[in-house]
Amino acid sequence: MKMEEKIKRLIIDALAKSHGIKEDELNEVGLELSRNSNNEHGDFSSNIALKLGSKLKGPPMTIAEEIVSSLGALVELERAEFVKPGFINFYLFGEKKYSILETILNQGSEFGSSCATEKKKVLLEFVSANPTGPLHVGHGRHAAFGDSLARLLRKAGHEVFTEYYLNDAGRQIDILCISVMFEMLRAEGLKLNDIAGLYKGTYIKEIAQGLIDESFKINKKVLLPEASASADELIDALILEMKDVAGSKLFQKISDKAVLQMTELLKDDLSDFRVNQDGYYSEKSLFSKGKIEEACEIIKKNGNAYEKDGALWLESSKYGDDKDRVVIREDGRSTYFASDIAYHHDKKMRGFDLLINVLGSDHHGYVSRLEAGLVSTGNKASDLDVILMQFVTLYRGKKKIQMSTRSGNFVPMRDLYSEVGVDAARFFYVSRSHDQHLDFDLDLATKQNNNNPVYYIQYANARIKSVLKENKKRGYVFDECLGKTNLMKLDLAIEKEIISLLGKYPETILKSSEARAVNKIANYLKSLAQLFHSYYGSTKIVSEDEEIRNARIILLICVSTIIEDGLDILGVSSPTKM
RNA sequence: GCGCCCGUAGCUCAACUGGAUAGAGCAUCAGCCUUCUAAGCUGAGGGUUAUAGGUUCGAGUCCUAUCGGGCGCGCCA
Repeated sequence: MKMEEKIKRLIIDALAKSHGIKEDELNEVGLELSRNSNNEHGDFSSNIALKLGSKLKGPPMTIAEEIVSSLGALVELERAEFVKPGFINFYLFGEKKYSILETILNQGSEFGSSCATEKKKVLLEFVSANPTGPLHVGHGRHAAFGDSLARLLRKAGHEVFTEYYLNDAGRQIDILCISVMFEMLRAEGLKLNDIAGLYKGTYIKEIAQGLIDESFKINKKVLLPEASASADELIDALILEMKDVAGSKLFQKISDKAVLQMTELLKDDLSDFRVNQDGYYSEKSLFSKGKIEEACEIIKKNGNAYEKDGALWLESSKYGDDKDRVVIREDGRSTYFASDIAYHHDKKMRGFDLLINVLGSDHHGYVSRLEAGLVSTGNKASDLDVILMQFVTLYRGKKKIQMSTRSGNFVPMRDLYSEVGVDAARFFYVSRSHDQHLDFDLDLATKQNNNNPVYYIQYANARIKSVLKENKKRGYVFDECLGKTNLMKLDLAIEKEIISLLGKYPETILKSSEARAVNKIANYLKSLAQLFHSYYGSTKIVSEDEEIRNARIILLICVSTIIEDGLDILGVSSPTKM
C-alpha cells in the first residue's frame, strides 16, 4: 500500500473511533490528503477537520485534536499534529523519506510512469492546418503543445495515437490550385493582376515551377471574370473558369500535386520542430471510402436528421447546439461539418476511448456542434475533449505583428524556431497555460536567449553532469552502496526540500496529464532547477567525506533523471555540456 | 444583442483545481568566482489578485453584477 493510502486508512479509523463517522459518510465530504513539498507543514497534511467543522457543528481545532488523539500507529509515521485553523500534519521518519531516492535510482526514467488510474486509448488530433501554406507561429503553439501532451499522456500510461487531419478537399484546395495555376501562367509570360483571396508566396511559385518542369501546361486563354463581383463570387467564378480552361482532369492533377507538395512542406516544418504525428488523415478519403454517406445514414437511422429546403439537416439543437446545422446542401454537396461528423465517428470506430482535439480558441463555437455530431452517430459527448488554444500575438519589440494567412503576411513557425532554437521555442510555447494568450516577442527571444528559463533548467542538468565528471577526475569512484546506506546524512534543509520535490514528480505527472496542463511540467522543472542551483551554490558536493559525497551524488543523479525525463516530455533536449 | 475565454508586481507569467505568509523571471539597487560550469547564487524594493457584493472555518481560485481585452455567432473551411 502506498503511504497516502496508509495514512488515509489511519484517519478513517480514527474518525470512526472519535466521532462515530462511517466511511461512506466521509466519502461525501471527501477525504483529502496532500503531500507537501514545503517541509514546515510535515510530509502530508489533511484538511478533514476543517471540512467536518460545519457537519459536526464544532470548532475545527477541537475536531482536529480529537482525531489526532484517536490516531493509531504506523511504523513509518513519526508523529501527527494539529495546527492553527485545523489542519492535521503528518511527519514521517527520516529514513522513509530517503527511500524515494532509491526508487528513482532503480526506476530511472520509469519513475512516475503509468500513474494514471484509468488507462485509455487516446486519439490526439492537433495542428490540422489547411495545406495551403506553411505553418505559422500560431500553429507552432499547437504543435508544441500537442506533441508534449502526447508525450505526457504516454508517460502517465495512456496509449496515444497522434493525428493530423488533412483538409485536402473543398473550396480552399480549389483556391490553392488556381493560385498555383496563376503562377504557372505568369511564369510563362502572361500578365495577370493580383486577385484578393488567392494564396501568394514563394511556396506557390515553387510548386508552379515544379509543375512546369514536369511539363504541365495550361491553355493560356483565361478569361478573367468581371471585377465588379464580391471577392468570394469572383473567386468562385475564377475556379469555374480555370476548371473549364484546364479541363477537370488536368485541374485535378495539378490540385493533387499541389496538395502533396504542401503536405510535405507541413511535415518538414513539424518534423524539424521534433513533432512527428503518427498519422495523417485525409478528408478526401472520407469521400472516396463512402464514410460521409455512411455517417448520413447513421444520423438518419438514429432519427437525428431531417430534410428542409432541399437540404439535409442535423438536429443538433437536440444535443446542446444553438441551432440545427446543414449536412448536405441543396445542391447535393456535403458541408465541412458532414466531413467532421464522419471523421469523428470514424475515430470512435477505430477503437479509441477518448478523442482529444486541440483547436484554436476561435473554434469554440464549433465544440457543441462536434459533440452533437458524436451523439447523433451513437457516441457520447464525453468521448470528446476539446482543448481550446488561445492565440499567439507576435511582437517585434513593442510592435505588434499583424497576421493573416490569406494575405501571405504571417511569420512562419520555421522562422521562429530557426531564430530562437527548437529548445527555447518549444519550452516557451508550452510554459503558458493553453487558455492564456501568449505574447511572443521575437526581439526578446533572440536577444535575451540566455535569460530564457529553458537554459536555466538545462544548465542545472549540465552542472550535475559536470560534477559527476569532476568526481571521477579527482580519482573518486562513485559507490552506490555506500551512498545508499548514508542517505540520511542528507539532512540539510535544502536537501530535504529537494527530496520532497522529487517525491512529488509522479503526482505532478498525474495531475498535469489529467488537466492536460503541460505547463505544469515546465513549472515543476523550473522549481527543481531553482532548488538545485541554490543547493549547488551553497554546498560542496564532491566532499572529502566519502559517505556524504556518495549520498549527495545519488541525490544529484536523481535530480538529473527527473530533469531529463521532464524535458523529454516537453520535447526539449538535455545537453550534458553548456 | 447573445455566447465562450481571460484580467495577479512596471513587463511576461506561477500559485499543487477551495488551503496555511500570493511566488518566479525580466527590469532597478546592493553583494558573491585561488570550492565542483557566474547561462549561477545571496539580499532589497515592488500587490486592496480589474471593481462591488455574495457563498464558508477559509476565496486569486466558486456564484452574481459592472468595467476592460480577445474570440465566436454561414447551406465558409
